[in-house]
Amino acid sequence: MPTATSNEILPSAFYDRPALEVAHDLLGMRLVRLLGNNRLAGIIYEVEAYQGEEDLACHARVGKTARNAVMYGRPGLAYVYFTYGMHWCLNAVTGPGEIPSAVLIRGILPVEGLDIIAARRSGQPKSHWTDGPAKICAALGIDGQQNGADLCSTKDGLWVERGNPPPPETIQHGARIGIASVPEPWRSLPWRLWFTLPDQ
DNA sequence: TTTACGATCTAT
DNA sequence: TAGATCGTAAAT
Repeated sequence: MPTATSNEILPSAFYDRPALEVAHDLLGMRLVRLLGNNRLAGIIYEVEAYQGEEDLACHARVGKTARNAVMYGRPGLAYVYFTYGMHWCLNAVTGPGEIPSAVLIRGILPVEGLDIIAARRSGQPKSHWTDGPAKICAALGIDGQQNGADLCSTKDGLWVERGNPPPPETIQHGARIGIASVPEPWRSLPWRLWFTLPDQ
């Protein structure tokens, strides 16, 4: 049985692979945020892969700009972007190598710092605390200041620890969300991955 | 400088 | 099902 309490931080090499592979392997891992003296964490259960300038759903489709520059950086950095005039979303930059790719973190199951998360998501039921990319950032206090943060170290207060990979038969996949105006085949590629947690 | 729209969320 | 709300990239 894999241990559920390991504090091993995923290294840069973990992210230096195609985004779809990294997305798959991030399922079951633990996203950790240090906010003041409080440790907040959740198990990643839904992700999406965005791979390179050729992927017309990827922010890198327009080439390198000030906004997406972090995606051209080292695998294992956080790419945090602002959207719809009010929301922040968190990605993990992936490889391989220089290819501007990332994995959008779309859903986590809160497991540490529940009181803080509840306060940050006041008014919402627990089931909706972190079931969307912008909700995760609101719950964990992630915004533009974390853009470019090193997910492979604790120095920026945001990292990912090794957890328990889900049983392969529980993993599902489908089209990515919110890209209706993107042409095929990109719109329908099954690059959103998720798994159903035992308790839900 | 103006315009159109978005890897979303919430209340209705 | 529509409104919120503003940075970004492309058009003017």
